[in-house]
Amino acid sequence: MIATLLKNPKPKQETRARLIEATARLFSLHGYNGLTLRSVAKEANANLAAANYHFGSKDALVLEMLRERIQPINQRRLQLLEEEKNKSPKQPLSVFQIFYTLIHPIGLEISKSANSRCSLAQLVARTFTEPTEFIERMHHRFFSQIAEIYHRELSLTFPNQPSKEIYWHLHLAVASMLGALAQHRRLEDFTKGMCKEDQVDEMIDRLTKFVSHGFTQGLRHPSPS
Amino acid sequence: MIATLLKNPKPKQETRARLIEATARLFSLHGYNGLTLRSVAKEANANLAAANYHFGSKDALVLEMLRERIQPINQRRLQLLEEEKNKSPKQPLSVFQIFYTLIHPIGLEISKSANSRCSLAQLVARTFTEPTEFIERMHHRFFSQIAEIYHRELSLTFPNQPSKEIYWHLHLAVASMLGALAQHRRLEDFTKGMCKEDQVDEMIDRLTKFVSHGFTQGLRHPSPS
DNA sequence: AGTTTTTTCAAACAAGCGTTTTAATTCTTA
DNA sequence: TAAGAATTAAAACGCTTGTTTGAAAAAACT
Repeated sequence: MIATLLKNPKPKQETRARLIEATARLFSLHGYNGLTLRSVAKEANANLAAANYHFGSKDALVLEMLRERIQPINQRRLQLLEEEKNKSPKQPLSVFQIFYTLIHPIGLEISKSANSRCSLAQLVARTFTEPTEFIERMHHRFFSQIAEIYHRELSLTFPNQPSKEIYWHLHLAVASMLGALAQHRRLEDFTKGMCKEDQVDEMIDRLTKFVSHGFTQGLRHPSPS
Repeated sequence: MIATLLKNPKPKQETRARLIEATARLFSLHGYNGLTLRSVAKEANANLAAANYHFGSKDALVLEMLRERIQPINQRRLQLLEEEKNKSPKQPLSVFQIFYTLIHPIGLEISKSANSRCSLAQLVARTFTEPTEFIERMHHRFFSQIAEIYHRELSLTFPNQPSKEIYWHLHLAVASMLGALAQHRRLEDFTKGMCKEDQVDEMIDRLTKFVSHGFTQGLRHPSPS
């Protein structure tokens, strides 16, 4: 036990994992073009060649990092969705419940990282304004499926709304969520310190309400719900 | 007349102006780090040294481009705000009126550029996820003033709301607007073609309603309005 | 133990970056 | 038309980028 500690002066973690972590942090901060393998290597206490050895190329490294970070969020979303449906089976979910399961898993990630500038939320938001081709393909892979699931769920809650109407507002809701998460770090500045950046729970609650109301009230075909 | 045409085989436009235009397009597409002076020179049919000659440095070029593009939008906003206030003086504006003046000027820009990927909206959205230091300073210069103006206007409409409450929801509204504008180009893909990307008027109308309702309904202290 | 596979490391590669320099060209003005 | 200023052009500058290489070190296995 002590022997292994002595043999590993660096906090031992697989180099591969450290590379992924450093990539996530630096990608959040500087985007794809601002991320260099040299900065990743330094941040991860690894050799410059390590990234190419473990992943083959810079693109492959970033892609793997995105996969490892985004998929757990989507799984958590689906899990929450199932939980909410089990609470009150047979009747459709409320808009608030639906958007809560969408927003909460990624919103929580902000408080997990000490600096919200390199939170997962910032990272995801960044992928939406980085139209690098291979990132766009990644998006299609990761998000088109879950978008369908939420569209179906919202259709159950608003049975009288045409599909197009649901799509339009789901698009706006998702865009709002990403915009708000990406700009969360500006909150304190923007409000001259009146609203604190570290009140993540409050942010999640307000954002969920904001999006739910925007979604519901904006619909053009009034619904019984 | 014919002589000047023959003397200028290239469509004559000041090199400086062509550089600005190329910078705007490439910045929208690839962000600050993805924009190179060589790509700008090629796009503008200019020499590599032209950018440094006219602006001094890459930073100065980008800053000047942002200034030239963003300020007219903010001026248009204030102009619209005055127009609305003149329509019905003495009584405060509606939330919808207020957000219309905020969203319409920049939303319109999407339809002006053939490709929404390099629209001004995409450009502005990009500046919000590019935490390059000098871009952050630019933001503070350009947006803190207009944020105050809208905060004041909303306070008139919701006189019972504490300042903090207004700030919180204005922040969410702005974030939603930017997120939606930045991701507008994904609309058609996202909805499997059900909603068309070129229906900009519809987008502006829906977004304004979405934001207005989110803002109003989310407020915690019910208002007479 | 010795052998083989896996992982690290330092050094170098060509290509691309912002910027500078110097000369050629164009435009302006007298 | 000639002189002077403003602009364009081509080449080179140091520097950083992603990637490759070959040897050293560590780990795993028989």
